[in-house]
Amino acid sequence: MVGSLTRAPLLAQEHVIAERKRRERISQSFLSLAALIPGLKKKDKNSVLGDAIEYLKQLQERKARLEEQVAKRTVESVKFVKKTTQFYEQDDQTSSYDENFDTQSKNPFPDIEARVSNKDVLIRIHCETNKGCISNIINEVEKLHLSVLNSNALPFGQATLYITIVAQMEDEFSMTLRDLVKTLREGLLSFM
Amino acid sequence: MVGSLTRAPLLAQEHVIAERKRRERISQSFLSLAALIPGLKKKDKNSVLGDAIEYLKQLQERKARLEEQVAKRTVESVKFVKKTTQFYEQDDQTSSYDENFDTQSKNPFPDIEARVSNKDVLIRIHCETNKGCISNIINEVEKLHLSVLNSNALPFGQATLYITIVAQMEDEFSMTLRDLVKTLREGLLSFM
DNA sequence: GAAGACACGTGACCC
DNA sequence: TGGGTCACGTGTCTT
Repeated sequence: MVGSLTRAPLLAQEHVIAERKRRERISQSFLSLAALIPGLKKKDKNSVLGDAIEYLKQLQERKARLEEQVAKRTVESVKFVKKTTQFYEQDDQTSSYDENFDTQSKNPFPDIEARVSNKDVLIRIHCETNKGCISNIINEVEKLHLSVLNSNALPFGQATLYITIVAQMEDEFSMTLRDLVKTLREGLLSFM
Repeated sequence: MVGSLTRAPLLAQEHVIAERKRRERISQSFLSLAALIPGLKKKDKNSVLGDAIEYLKQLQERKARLEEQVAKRTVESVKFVKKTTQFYEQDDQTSSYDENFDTQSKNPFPDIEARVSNKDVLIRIHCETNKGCISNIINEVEKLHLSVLNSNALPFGQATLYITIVAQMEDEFSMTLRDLVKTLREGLLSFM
C-alpha cells in the first residue's frame, strides 16, 4: 500500500515544489483581495473571504441603485419645471415635487409643446421610446385635422425620443392651442 | 523533539476535527464568493480569487464613475426663453406663465434650450431664418468641444427655424449646462 | 503517464 | 493550557 501508490522519489520532490508554488499563488491572491476591501481588520482567510462577499454584495446593490438613478434622471428632469422670469431652469435638487405638477399621472410623458404661426403648427413631443410610437403619434396628429408637412424623431439618452412635427391646419381645424395639446396628450396616453 | 511538542492523544483528535471544520468553512466561503461573480467559468480556488479581485476592481471603478455622474448632475437643464404673446403656451402640468412680456424691445432670438444625459447633449434652438445660419450654429457648437451626432432644421412660419441638435461631449468638455447655453447664445448673437 | 487541484492530518505558532 | 490559524508534505482524483 504505502510503496505502491507513492510517487517515484524524483517526482515526489516536484510534486512538493508544485504544491508549494500553488499555495504561494493562492496566498498572494488572498493578499491582493484583502487589499481591495476597505476597513478590513482581521486578515485571516475566512474573514477575508467573508468580508469580500459582503462587500461585493454591497457594491453590486449600490451599483444597481446608481444605474437606476442615472437612467431615470433624464425622465425625471422633465417632470419638474421651475420658472423664473427670463429663463427656465430645471434643477433636480431644488425641484422636488412642485405644487404645479400634475401629481395624478405618474409618468410625465408625453411632454407636449405646440406653437402656431398663421396656419402652421409646430408640435414638439418628448416621450419614451416605444414600439410604433412615431406612427401612432403622427396618426393622432392627423386625426386633429392637421396635415403633417415634416416630422423628425431624435433618440436621446437611453430611452427617450424628441419628436418635432410641423403641420398645417386644415379647414376643419378650429381648436385652441391649449385644447390641441390636451387632446393630443390624451390621445397619446391611450397607447403608452 | 518529536514527542515533546506533540499534543496529547485526546486533544489530537479534537485538533483534527477543528481543522476539518475550518477547512469546511473556507470551502463554503469560496463557494459563496464564486456565486457572486458573473460569468465565472473556472471555479478552482485561485481563479475564484483572481476573478473576484478583477470583478471587485471593476465594480469599484464603475461605482465611482456613477457617483461622480450623479454628483455632477446638479444643474440638469437650462432653458432660455423669451416669451411673446402669440407664441407661447404651456401645458397644465408645467407652471402657469406670467403676463410680463417684453415684446417690443429686443429680438428674443435665439431661444436656446439644452439637456444632458450622460455624455449626450440635446440642443434646441429657435431662431430667425438666416443665410448660413445652420452652418454657423453647428460651427459654434463644435467650438465648444461637442461633436455633433445629428442635426435637424425645420422651417416654420415665414422666417423662423427650429433646430434640434444631438451632440456628444468630447473629453475636453467641462462646462456646466448653463454656461453652455450662455456661451452658445453669445456666439450666435455675433452673426445675427 | 504527466500536470494540476484538492482535502487531509500534522506540527508550529500565537494570543 | 487551550482554542484558533497557518503552512507543509502527502495521497488521491481529474484532465
